[in-house]
Amino acid sequence: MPVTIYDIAEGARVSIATVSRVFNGHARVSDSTRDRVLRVAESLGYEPHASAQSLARRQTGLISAVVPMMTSAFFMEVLRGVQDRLDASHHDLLVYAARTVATVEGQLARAVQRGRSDGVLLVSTPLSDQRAATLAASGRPVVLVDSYHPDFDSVFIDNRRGGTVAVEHLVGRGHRRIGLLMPSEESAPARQRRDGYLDALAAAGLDADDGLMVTTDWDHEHHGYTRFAGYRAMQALLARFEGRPDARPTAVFAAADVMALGALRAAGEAGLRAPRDLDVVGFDDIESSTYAGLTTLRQPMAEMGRLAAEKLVRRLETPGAPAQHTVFAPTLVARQTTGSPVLELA
Amino acid sequence: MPVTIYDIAEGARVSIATVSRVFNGHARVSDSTRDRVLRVAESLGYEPHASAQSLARRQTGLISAVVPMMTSAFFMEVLRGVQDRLDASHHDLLVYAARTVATVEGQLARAVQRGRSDGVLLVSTPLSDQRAATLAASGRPVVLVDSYHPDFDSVFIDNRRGGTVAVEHLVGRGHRRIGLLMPSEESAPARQRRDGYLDALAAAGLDADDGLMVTTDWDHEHHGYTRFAGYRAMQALLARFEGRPDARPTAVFAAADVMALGALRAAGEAGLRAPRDLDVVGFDDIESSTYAGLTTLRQPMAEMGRLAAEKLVRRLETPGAPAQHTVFAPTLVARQTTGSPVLELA
DNA sequence: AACGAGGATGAAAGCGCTTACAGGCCGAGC
DNA sequence: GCTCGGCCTGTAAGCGCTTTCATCCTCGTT
Repeated sequence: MPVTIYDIAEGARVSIATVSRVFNGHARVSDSTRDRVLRVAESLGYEPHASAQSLARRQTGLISAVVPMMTSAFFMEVLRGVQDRLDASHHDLLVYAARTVATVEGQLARAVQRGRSDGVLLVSTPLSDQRAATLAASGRPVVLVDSYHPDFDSVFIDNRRGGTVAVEHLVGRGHRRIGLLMPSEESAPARQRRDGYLDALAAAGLDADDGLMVTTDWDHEHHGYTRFAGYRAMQALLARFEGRPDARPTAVFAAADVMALGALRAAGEAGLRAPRDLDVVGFDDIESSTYAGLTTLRQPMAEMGRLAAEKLVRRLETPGAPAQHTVFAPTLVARQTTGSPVLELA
Repeated sequence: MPVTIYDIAEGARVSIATVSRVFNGHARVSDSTRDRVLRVAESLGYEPHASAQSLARRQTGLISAVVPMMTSAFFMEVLRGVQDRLDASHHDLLVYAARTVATVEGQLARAVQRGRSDGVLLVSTPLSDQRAATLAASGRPVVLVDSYHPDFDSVFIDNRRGGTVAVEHLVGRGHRRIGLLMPSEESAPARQRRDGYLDALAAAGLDADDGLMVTTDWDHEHHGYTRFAGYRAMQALLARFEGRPDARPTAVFAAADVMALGALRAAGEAGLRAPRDLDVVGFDDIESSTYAGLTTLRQPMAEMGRLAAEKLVRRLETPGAPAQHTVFAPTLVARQTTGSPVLELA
């Protein structure tokens, strides 16, 4: 029923090798045979069998992308960039989206299975040294996005710098008591953003105050990168100052937009509106932030995805090249939550 | 270097057939040999070769999802549902995201290639009879999401009903002049939503007025499903009533949330705020709508994805079953743009 | 003690394609 | 006229795994 190269070979009175040659370009085939083969293939509706080609060629034409949770706008943007680049080089995209950070390991394992894909993009997932060793040993090309390991190509953002810029912006608006909303302590980017926050405080001659920082206890399975976690974190922060509103932070830096969005909600319920009663700055610049009027630090997500795919494709062609790292600088996008009246149309 | 079943066979002093049996469960193998094989495999770090398995088993364990543009929040939600379901049955997801509606054909062609995947989910893409015939002939299982064709399983929403509910809501709020913002005429769901709009007008004893309806001229490559298209459509609508504000529509139904969001922007620039000067209702309930306070008709996107994947998986097991169609009812979510003060935390 | 039933295992034939390697053929060079 | 060098094309050996079919044992029966 399905037509194979044998059928074509028979129809065109040539060997299967010749048919294969015709379809693979390389190798010289006389014009007459080529035409004949093509004609027969056309009339039979031939289409090569992907699995068979993968097996024989020892490459699949597939790239897998491993991301923690499909839910996140951040990952979607990254994947969009990846797609863009992959389309250009005739690679198809296999998406391994975990439900929680804990299940990423499992997805990664599937993604790197022999014969599954030619390379993998690992997004927002720190690589333990042990896992790194396993990966390196497997020899499969890997590019890290939004995380870093010396042995693998990577594309990430200067989180620390971003934290600093966020706080500088707030300090510039006159704030002295600036709160910090952190997702899980386990998130390296979040820790770096906090470091940036601390840097800026120090530079401004302000004391770091533990009473102004809260790390969420919620949604640990997503490392706290959820609206609800932000909502709860903000509630917790506000609760600390019940009865003494004068000591309350006048601004808050949330280490992720989703958290900031939840925080805005919590603040709203407590009767606090940004920027009237409180300034808020997030991090990422996901699409919803535009509508929420959230000031934030923009990560060029799609661009990062595109570059990561680019690096991966290059590495497929040139294995063994030393690892290269690219770091992007986040840019401040001032919106209503820090007093900017700007409306945009993304 | 890579370890194959031959290596294990040799190490465990059995034939490759036995090794294969051990890994595939079925077929009886004595406990002692099984242990031996497993032990050797373990120590050698064996992992089956996906392409080889695909070729021999004549199935890939992959499902492809074809969607027009990765950009859209709608598709991402659908995919999330798909992922959820697929994880459960050990299938991996191949994503074919087109850049524009015009390139969907090409992506579909790749998705259905022999040996590429076991089945395909085609999202928001109407099937021409010719394409339908080709697909049917290929015998590859297909499930349609957000579109309909009698010959294939499908999951979609009652767009017409949604349009009606939207307008009923507006009529209920006292509106008599209700505008309509349409993406491309080529979008079947959009046309159905318009039909619903017309139904409701008629039921309310209101005349349908072409002067109140505008179909966007922009972003045709995305069938008008963009913020910018909504922005322009709204501008065009408002322009028609320049100089005679009393004749202006007091409410607008945009056939897609993205359009509604752009429309809100255009209205804002014209000094019109919802719901003060104008009510707005969208369709879809994408995430940003929550933040924009947009009243809309919610589609259970993830649920639709999940069900579609479910149908596809079932069909893999039971080919030849007659096509089944499932239609969901959209639900009205009243928010600020039609006067509801509700704040939510998704 | 002979026989049959089953269970465990191996041999081998694919799955559909790629790719050395080896001819075969033909014109050019001497 | 003969040889040599190229160009085409065919032969055949995989790629790594699954799966029938046949074979060989081991017991339980009678």
